[in-house]
Amino acid sequence: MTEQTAPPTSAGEPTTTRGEQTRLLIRDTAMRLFRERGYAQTTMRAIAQEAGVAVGNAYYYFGSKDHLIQEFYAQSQVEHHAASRPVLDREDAFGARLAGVLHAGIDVLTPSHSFAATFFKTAAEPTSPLSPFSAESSGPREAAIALFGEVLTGSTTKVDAELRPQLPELLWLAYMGVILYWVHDRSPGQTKTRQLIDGVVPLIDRLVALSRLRVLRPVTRQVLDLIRTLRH
Amino acid sequence: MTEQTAPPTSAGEPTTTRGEQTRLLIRDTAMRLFRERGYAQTTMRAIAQEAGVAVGNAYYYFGSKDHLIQEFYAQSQVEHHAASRPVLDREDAFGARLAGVLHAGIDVLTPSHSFAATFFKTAAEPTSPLSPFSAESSGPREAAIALFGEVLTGSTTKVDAELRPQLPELLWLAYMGVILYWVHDRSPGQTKTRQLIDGVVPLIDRLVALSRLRVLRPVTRQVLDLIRTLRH
DNA sequence: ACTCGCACTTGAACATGTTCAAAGACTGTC
DNA sequence: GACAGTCTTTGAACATGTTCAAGTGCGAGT
Repeated sequence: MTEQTAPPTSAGEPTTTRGEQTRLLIRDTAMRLFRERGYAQTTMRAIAQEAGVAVGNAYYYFGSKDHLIQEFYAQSQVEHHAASRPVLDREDAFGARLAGVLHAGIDVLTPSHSFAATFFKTAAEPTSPLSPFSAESSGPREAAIALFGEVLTGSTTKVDAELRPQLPELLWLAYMGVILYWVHDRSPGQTKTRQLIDGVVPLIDRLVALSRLRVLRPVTRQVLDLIRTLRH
Repeated sequence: MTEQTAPPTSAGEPTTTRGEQTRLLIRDTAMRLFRERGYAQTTMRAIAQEAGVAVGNAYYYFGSKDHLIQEFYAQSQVEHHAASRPVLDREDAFGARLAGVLHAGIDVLTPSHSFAATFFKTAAEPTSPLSPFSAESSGPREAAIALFGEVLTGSTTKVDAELRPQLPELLWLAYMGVILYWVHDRSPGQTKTRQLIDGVVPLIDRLVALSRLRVLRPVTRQVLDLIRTLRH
């Protein structure tokens, strides 16, 4: 169905095959127009015209308008990783690391809030390849989960042995929740989302610490069993 | 922008004003086609043709194709209320009541799983009037929250005084979470969602009970303060 | 130099959600 | 019963995402 002729370059652009430049041109033009006019207001015709190519050409590189969104995700993910580096290198307390990475994620997304919000709906559709849970998104998802794995491995906090392997994914899930809130956040500068992060991180921190207590073991196990059951 | 000439009848259809029958005809035809073919595969032209009216006529009653979804919500909400009645009349333990109402909600939605899933994305868009958080949805939302209020008022369980007023909304939020999981649930008959409900209700139950303990008061308050801050 | 194959490009044609000016139908008024 | 006003209905026209058959041009093989 979708053309997959040109595999996306993983990091920089070292070997530009023939059409690779066109691909990048279209992608960047689209991103610019999305930012300038919003997603819905940016027509494929406008993207093509602005990029100086034919409409069909855009479809040669991107299966649909939605696929341009995926490009945005991928880009954001890489930026998120980069933006998290300083905190991860500096902090060693679990809470500080987690807060840092969550804030970094929102930092990266903030300039796009107005238009990102309008198209995050596409991600909510289960059948869409753009869903963060879909097989097609497994690449970026794994990368994101790995980032939260790093939050954990670099931290000094002790974590319950049974909880530990599940935790990165759970933290990523919490991050998805933060983004869901952020998308709906109408407060100026999305300050509410910042408050959410600052409020919720200590709770998670405390919860993780408590999970090691003998008295709470049954509860911890109960929760973990449930999660294991629920995920595919 | 949108025509609001004919206010929707709240419960039955006692006084059918002139065009009311047409409205119902179009609505029911749309629901049937959604169920038969799915949301995306059902064109406005098909709805109009099948209902025996002109395309523009459908737009006279429903501002957009998406607005037909809202009709579905409203309908489901009423059914959910009705389906919850038996449990609420029978049970008096908090956990049993909550589980009953959650299961009832999924019961009502189950026949529509295949097509409901594909359009729940519209609800995820913050700017959409279809968002469960939007002002336009406040009617159904209030009704739904009231339903969870009833879960609480009819129960024998003691609840922390500070938590009590917030709890119905929190339970509704949890219900939204269950639906989000349900939408993505690919297990046959969505049995995983049932497991989610059965697994999560005891946890909520225990949490609510624990909230009254003096030792946990600070945490309870902290959580409640955060929630108060976060909601508009 | 020629030509063959394939990556790339084109733009008209198509499908479908949405709009709108005009026409039709009903209700109350005189 | 004619008239005015409003509610309802119509269908053609429009906007935009998407498809596709037909080109275009570059590089390899001869």
